[in-house]
Amino acid sequence: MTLKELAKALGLSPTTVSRALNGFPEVSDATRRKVQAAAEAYGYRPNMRARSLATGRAMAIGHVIPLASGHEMVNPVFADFIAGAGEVYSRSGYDMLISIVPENEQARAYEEFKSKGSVDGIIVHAPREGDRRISLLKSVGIPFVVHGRASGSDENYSWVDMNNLRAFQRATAFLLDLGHRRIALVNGLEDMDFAVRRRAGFEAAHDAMGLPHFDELKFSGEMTERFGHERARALLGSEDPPTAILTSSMIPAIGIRRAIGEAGLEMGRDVSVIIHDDDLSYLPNGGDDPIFTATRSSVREAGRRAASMLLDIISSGSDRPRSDLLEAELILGQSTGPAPVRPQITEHT
Amino acid sequence: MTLKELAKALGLSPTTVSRALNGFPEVSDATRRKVQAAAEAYGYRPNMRARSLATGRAMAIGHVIPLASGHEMVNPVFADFIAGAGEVYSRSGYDMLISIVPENEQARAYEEFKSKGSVDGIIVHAPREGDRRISLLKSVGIPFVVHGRASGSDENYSWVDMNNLRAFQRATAFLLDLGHRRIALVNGLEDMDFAVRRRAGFEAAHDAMGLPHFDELKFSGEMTERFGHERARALLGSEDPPTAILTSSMIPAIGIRRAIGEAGLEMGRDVSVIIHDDDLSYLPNGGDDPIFTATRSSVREAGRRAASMLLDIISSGSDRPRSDLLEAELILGQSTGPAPVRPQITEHT
DNA sequence: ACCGCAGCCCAAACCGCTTTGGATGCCTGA
DNA sequence: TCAGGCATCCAAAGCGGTTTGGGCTGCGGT
Repeated sequence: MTLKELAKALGLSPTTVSRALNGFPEVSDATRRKVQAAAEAYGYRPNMRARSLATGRAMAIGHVIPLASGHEMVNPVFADFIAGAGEVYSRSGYDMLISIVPENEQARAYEEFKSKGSVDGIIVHAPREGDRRISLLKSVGIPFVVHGRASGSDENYSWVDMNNLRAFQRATAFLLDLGHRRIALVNGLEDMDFAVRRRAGFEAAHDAMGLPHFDELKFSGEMTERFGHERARALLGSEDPPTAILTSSMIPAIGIRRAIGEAGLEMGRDVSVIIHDDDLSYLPNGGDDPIFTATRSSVREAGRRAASMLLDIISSGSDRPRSDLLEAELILGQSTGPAPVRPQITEHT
Repeated sequence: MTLKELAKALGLSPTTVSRALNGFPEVSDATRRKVQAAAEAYGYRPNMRARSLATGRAMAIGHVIPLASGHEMVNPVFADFIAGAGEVYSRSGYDMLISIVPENEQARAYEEFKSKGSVDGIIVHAPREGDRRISLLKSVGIPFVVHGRASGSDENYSWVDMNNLRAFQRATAFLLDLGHRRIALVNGLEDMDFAVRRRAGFEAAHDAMGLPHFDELKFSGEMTERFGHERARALLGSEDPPTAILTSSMIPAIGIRRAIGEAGLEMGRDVSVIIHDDDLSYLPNGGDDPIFTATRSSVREAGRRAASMLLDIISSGSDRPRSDLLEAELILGQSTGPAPVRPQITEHT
């Protein structure tokens, strides 16, 4: 059923039918009601392709999620972020276009989105330090919102981010207050912006208390279960093991917990662990009493925020950059406790 | 840059330019080369909306992923499945449209996809037993491929599935061969088709050996870490605990492992565990020596298969249903061992 | 010399919708 | 009574491509 057919069936012109359905004032109430009833009855729905061609608006948002070259991994946090964004889109009648493109083809992907006219805006995922995509997108001239920030780039652009620095600073300070002095950082890949900020927070907390931090306790890698396990195993088996571990996500934390168990230690007593918890739906951090002490910030909420910001930008037409900084809450779990009294501690304090 | 502009710049008609770029034979080689060079130089890319309107093909595939009503969860296996499908789409110039819609709005979503003309085909996720979506999609008349099957529906349709029954039958038989007689099943939600088949496999293996299976050891729920933990904790604390646990995914298995540790038991010695491993990129089941004994089948590969099957169906235009049944491999890990000798065992054999 | 046929190219219609620029009829006010 | 205004509706021109149905050359065959 096309608009033309509907119009013929009603004995009206396509113009009037279109206006009636789209709420224009130049049509009488009686006619409008008749048209709406007929549209409902015939199950008429406008063809989006034709509509977008005519209006120039695609009614779709593109998500370009990068495929780290080499290791072809899609981070599970995307699932939750996208779920959040999807909620917003569907409420506003937008579609969500996803393309998973290798790191080195990102530029082409954006230009294609623009020139093919398939989206009205773009969400940029996983920005790196000084990410070139941002200036690229600005030059392409398509509205976009970055999930995260790119420290190096001094251009101003719209973003939604979690306060990574502050979260990790608080978590670290909390551990230091508990008496921990050798704290390991099992971080995400440090060419990712969020990981850089987290590390900075980790170091800032030490600096604020005039305490040293140790390079040999800082690690960076893809945030898999295996990575957490390997690092923790190596750390706990080392000569001067840390008394606490701070890690970037639930997933490596699971590996860390496994390694702690294998070493015959108890988490929270022998080794304290703090994680950042993205509040993933399938990996909840316990319920009433959380397993891990954590800095928590829902990535799903971030998805919602980013999506509505983008839709706002598109509908307002303004290009004034906006930003939204989410604060993580520090929640207490069973994985932290006072630093165990061990000879090493005196050596290092 | 539109086709018309390009044509003007070249001193040719839009017709010729279009044909040159789309490889039609009615254009001389010299002209074609000239056109291609110019298109390249100007960075011309056809507007997809206009092209789809003219050709009637959207060059996009829709993925409708259901949001279980109540608990708003997006299963992390989608991330990997979609990554696999995305690979195939991008190789063929297709876009991927994702909409996350609540269970009760699925019907509307499909009809919209069809009438709005935004996709050429649909991938159906997470079919339930006797899923009504299948007959609905057939009546809507849009090509689709189901990831999984819907036992109840006797219509024939195209699907890609893992042999859930066989996988769980083998895993169960393996445990029975090791002497386990009280085996718990921590299954996914049993209104999901895959979970039904897995349970059937579990029971079939018992039946084949003439052994009883126990209803009080069978559980069904959303496959979260928490679910695995709760169930395992209850089971291990019960009067007559199982000596082995078979579970549906890596994620509850993590909770199960946690519960085993908390109970002061050792996995593989006191309690054996077998999981189904979807080979998620961020949750690898160990490397050279797997943590869990598992039935493994890559969900990413399933995504690739489903996508290419759908593209095939679309391009061939045939509506002969196809199917692809993937077999899981049984891989040996550290989580299984012979049934511990306990008084209970003699009571039950 | 003339016809027929490739080979190459173009004008115009069309896809299904929106939107501009009237047209029509009726009502109001001078 | 008639111009002006308002409320409704419509024809037609796009949007940016594809595709149909020719038109014009130049060549080989008779």
